[in-house]
Amino acid sequence: MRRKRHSSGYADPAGQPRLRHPIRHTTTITMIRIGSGSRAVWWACYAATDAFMNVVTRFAPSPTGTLHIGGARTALFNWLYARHWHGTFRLRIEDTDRKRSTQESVEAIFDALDWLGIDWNGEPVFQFARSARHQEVARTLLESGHAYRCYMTSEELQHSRKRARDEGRIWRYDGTWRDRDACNAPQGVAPAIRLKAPREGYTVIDDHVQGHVAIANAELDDMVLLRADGTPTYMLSVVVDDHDMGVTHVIRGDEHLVNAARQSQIYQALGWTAPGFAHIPLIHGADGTRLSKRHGATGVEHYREEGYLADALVNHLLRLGWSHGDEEVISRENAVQWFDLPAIGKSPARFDPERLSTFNRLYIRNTDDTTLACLTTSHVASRLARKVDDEEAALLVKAMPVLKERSKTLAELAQNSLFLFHARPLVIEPKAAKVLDGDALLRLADLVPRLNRLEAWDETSLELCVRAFSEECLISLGKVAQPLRAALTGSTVSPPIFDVMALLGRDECLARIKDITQAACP
RNA sequence: GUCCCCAUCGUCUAGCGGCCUAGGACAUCGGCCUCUCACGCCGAAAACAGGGGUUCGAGUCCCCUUGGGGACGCCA
Repeated sequence: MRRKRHSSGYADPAGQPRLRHPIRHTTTITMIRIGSGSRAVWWACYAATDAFMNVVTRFAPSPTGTLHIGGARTALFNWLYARHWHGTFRLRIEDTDRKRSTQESVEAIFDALDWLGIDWNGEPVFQFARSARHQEVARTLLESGHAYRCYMTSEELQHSRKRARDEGRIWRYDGTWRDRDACNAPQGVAPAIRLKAPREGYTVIDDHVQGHVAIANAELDDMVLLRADGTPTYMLSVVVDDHDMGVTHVIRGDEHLVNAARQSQIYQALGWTAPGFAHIPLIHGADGTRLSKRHGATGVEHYREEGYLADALVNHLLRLGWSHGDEEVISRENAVQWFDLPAIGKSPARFDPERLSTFNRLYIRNTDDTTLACLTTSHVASRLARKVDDEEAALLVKAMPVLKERSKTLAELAQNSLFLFHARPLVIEPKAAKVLDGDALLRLADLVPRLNRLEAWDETSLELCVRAFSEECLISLGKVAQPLRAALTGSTVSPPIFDVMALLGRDECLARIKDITQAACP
């Protein structure tokens, strides 16, 4: 079993082999000795045969915008982990921020996940709908003495914070109401409920990625569980929901690492077992800072619109922070088979659009022509500002083999296919017009009768014919090919010219050439 | 500021104490192929942040420094 970069590996009684396993939180492992004496080999067997089915992961976005690259990777890792262990992957919409949450965002996130091929088990959980349950848990905590009412008003809090800032201290709630009797409560102030967190010692997270992380409890103050208006805070909601949803592994961005310690305190107060944590490093922009709007497009939908393939994005995201030896191009099947937590890197990766392009080019090349043409049609239509008819769609499929080698995105693919559909007479680009000088036009005119006489209109016959022509004229093939390209596509860049001619067909080709030669000498 | 995390080519990474004269991929630069563009093929340049330990031996383990990132809400 692969194991790397971990300080929290498990050694068996003999010291090896070492074993790291995701189910350690949920299952007991039985060690079986094979052989005897000092050469005995220990094998780990799982006590329960359904141990592998136990994994439950979740992706928990806030619906305050579309799905961004970082979120997509978090979702992917959770999905992969669940699928790898034949577990369950769930979706939870953290919509408790009523001001910023929108239904459009919820839809956008669903769409983006759908597009990426990340499917979830069961119905999504909406966090806001569960606030009664969160409140109930807070009351339990109050009753068990693990939480208390805090009557400090937000004004008092603000003053306290300001004073701390002015004195150059970092502010923490000082626990004013921690042990104060409720009979001291001021009139007319609704209390917030705070966790009575341990003040001494350390809270330890055994993170699957970050390893053993200890945070001094002195660093963590008594966090608010229920606001003065009775609504639950994120910290409480997450813990309750993860617990109720049976989540076994929380894989999320490492901006939550310290939160894990806080949440772990809530788990302890509740007497619940905390899930395994895996805090993955954030994705950074090209300048090494956290990916944000100013790094350009960060929304998944942008890449979709630009004509990136979901599989390519997934592959790229997968390789950001996770590796499997030297493997670069990894199919979904292999990703599911290979994915595991130990291979996640600890250092943040930068999002390199260039690399995504490379993956996309590769995935485009490996996609079959019909599928690719279907995906491209909408891009073509929008460029043409009209519908693409069946005949044109069929032509697009036929052209795919020569088109897909030359495009990094579907958008580019569409752009490169446009010469097939443009109405005559073609608009000739300036560079192409330069190619069509007097000599070139004369040659094109000379070539026309030969093309007319051709029996078969296919690449081979066309190439034979045009090559023979150039040899007879004692000129290089390029001297004929480039003018042909200019006349037939209006551009100096296109797929191989004989492919172009074959695709366009004899009538269209001759007509386009005629447009040019006649325009030059009417 | 306090706490936490991180550190191998420009970028993504391999590396789990001897297989490392540090490997792969993208990007870059040459060359070949060639009707343009692209593909493909061949080749080049390119990294263990610095300093101390530990060890027979350190990219790999420990410490410090430096640099980067993150968290410090009655946001999520």
